[in-house]
Amino acid sequence: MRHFDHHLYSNPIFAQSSINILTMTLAAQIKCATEDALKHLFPDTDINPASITINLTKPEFNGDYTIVLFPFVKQLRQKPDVLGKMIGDYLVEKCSLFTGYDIVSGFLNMTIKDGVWLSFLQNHFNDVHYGEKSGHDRRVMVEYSSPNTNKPLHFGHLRNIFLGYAVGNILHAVGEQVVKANLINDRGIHICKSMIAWQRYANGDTPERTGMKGDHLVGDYYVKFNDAYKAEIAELVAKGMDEAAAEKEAPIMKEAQEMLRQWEAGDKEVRSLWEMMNGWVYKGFEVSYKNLGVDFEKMYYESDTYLLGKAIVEEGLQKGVLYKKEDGSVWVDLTEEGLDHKLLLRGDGTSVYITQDLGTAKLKFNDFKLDQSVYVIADEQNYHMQVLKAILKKLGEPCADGIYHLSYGMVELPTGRMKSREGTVVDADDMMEEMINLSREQTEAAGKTEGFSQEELTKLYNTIGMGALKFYLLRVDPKKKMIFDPKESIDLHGFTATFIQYAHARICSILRKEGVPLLPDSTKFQSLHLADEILPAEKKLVVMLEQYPVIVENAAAEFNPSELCNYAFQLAQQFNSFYAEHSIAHAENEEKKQLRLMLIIMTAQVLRHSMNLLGIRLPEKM
RNA sequence: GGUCCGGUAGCUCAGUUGGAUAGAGCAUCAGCCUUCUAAGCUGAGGGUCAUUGGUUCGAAUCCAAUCCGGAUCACCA
Repeated sequence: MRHFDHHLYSNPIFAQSSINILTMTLAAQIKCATEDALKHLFPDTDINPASITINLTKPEFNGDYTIVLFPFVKQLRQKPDVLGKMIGDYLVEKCSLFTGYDIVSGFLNMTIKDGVWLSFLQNHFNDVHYGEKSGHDRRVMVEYSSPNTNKPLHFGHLRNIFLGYAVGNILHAVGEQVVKANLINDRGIHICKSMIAWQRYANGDTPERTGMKGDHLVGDYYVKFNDAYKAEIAELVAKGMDEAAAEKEAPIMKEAQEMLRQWEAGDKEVRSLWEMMNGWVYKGFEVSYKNLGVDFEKMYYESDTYLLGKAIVEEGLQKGVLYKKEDGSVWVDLTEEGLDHKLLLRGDGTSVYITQDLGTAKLKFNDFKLDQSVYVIADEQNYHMQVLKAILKKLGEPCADGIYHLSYGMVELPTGRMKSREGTVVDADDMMEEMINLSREQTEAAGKTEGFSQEELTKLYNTIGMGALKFYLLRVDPKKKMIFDPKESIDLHGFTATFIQYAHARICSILRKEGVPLLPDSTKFQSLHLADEILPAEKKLVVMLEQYPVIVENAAAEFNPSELCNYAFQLAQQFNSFYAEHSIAHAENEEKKQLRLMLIIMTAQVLRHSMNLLGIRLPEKM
């Protein structure tokens, strides 16, 4: 993904000569310098630049960055120690980054000049955009959430929502133009089930009359439908019908299917009931999304898109890419792609799930001239997405290559999968409320409520509770499934957002007492000359801060927000150790104090930036 | 059965193109608040990286086989 122009950096004194060098990470600069050293020391041998590995030096050794020597040992016919000395001497002499080196069994540990770290800090400590890249003008859509309208959001949806929102932000941070989209599944048998049950049992109840959130009200009737359905099946079975037949013959199910037919026929009454109940649900979702702190630039509705795709199928049929069976159904043969035969249109000409997805894929691309279209969808649909992409490719649709399935593992309960039909779900709204309550309890128990107004406390509990919830769902690699035990509350200690928030609040507290703003302008910090060496705890912090842009870039490349969780946690941890070891306000001298202030200002800034990408706020006081 | 994903400390998880003695958090145990916020810090114990073989200077990482768990293979969405 990233490549370097080797001609630009082949000059041994490039470190002073190029402006571009400022935008390169230290590790990348060291790699270039090493490549350059090898070229000069061994002009006759061609070294593959990809074989140069630069790592952070392990804490137990002397140095900052490590060049691994083994890859060249054989090709250059040199002993590691000899080779290391040659490269080390060359680099220290010719490259302005280094002050010395140390060789330990095949590893060349380079020490970076303190001045390099100081100028890094001076350049970036108050940069709000540190870690971001500016535009390569790629247009990307991230579709996430994509709920059904027959029930409220549950805990599993939250993983999808936080992932999608975070990935959108992360892609934006690396310079892409992002459209966050939501494809709402507002039609089909599921919503008809809620509608039937509402007609039968609600006596005209509305969210207004019951004071209930609309999505919850509609969800309750979905559960009622299934209860009634089960009862009717049991009754039929008791009368001697076998179970499979009973499932088909149950009157309430027949009513739902009939309602779906009426809906498709455009029946006025059914449509207006449908609009009313969906309206309730949207109002409810709106509240949930607002509380979750997420948003969308574009809403798609399946009632608008479910007929799309037929045209594409017709075209494919013309081209002979698809085939028709005797019963009139249309299929695609994907056996060459290692997949199966797949139905695209039923015998009666109606479309199936994949058909409409073919249409929406194209619609999205045309609406926004996309380069990439990301689908945040659970891994149970891996096959579906594979098929979708393969079909579009086979049909020669330009949108095919841009499709990326961000597949994530499902959230399960200790008892297994959540089943909304059986009401065993952990509700999203309840979960938020519980987390906010938990943070209130713990704040009160710790006696940390003094000096806050009531409004401030309300906001703080929200920040802590929602932060904990988001972090909990984002800290794990998306593709791994996770098990959530509702009996165990989400922790506020250790590897959590709270930990990061606390470190941030501590920094803010120091700055407040010192009368320094969170993001001071550079003037007061410009001339920093350090008499003493940078201490290990200080070094560790600045080294971590220098890593941040690479972390963001990786998170974007992998569509993986958990990398930011890990990084921010480690940074906060590093700050806490630093804080325990050294005083900032009472530093040994003025220079030290300045250095440390810059360090913590930048630490706070990077913590804020990274957590902001995840939609997690950091309080200034807690 | 085919395809795909996963298996790392008691539990939850890191470990980025193969790099030094495999790391965090929780839980357990022992220390640290007259000094910038103890929601914190320091330390200890805890491992057959599912198993076996292979590739090489070097494997948790790559390859093959096996075992275990999950998803999927609908004229459902």
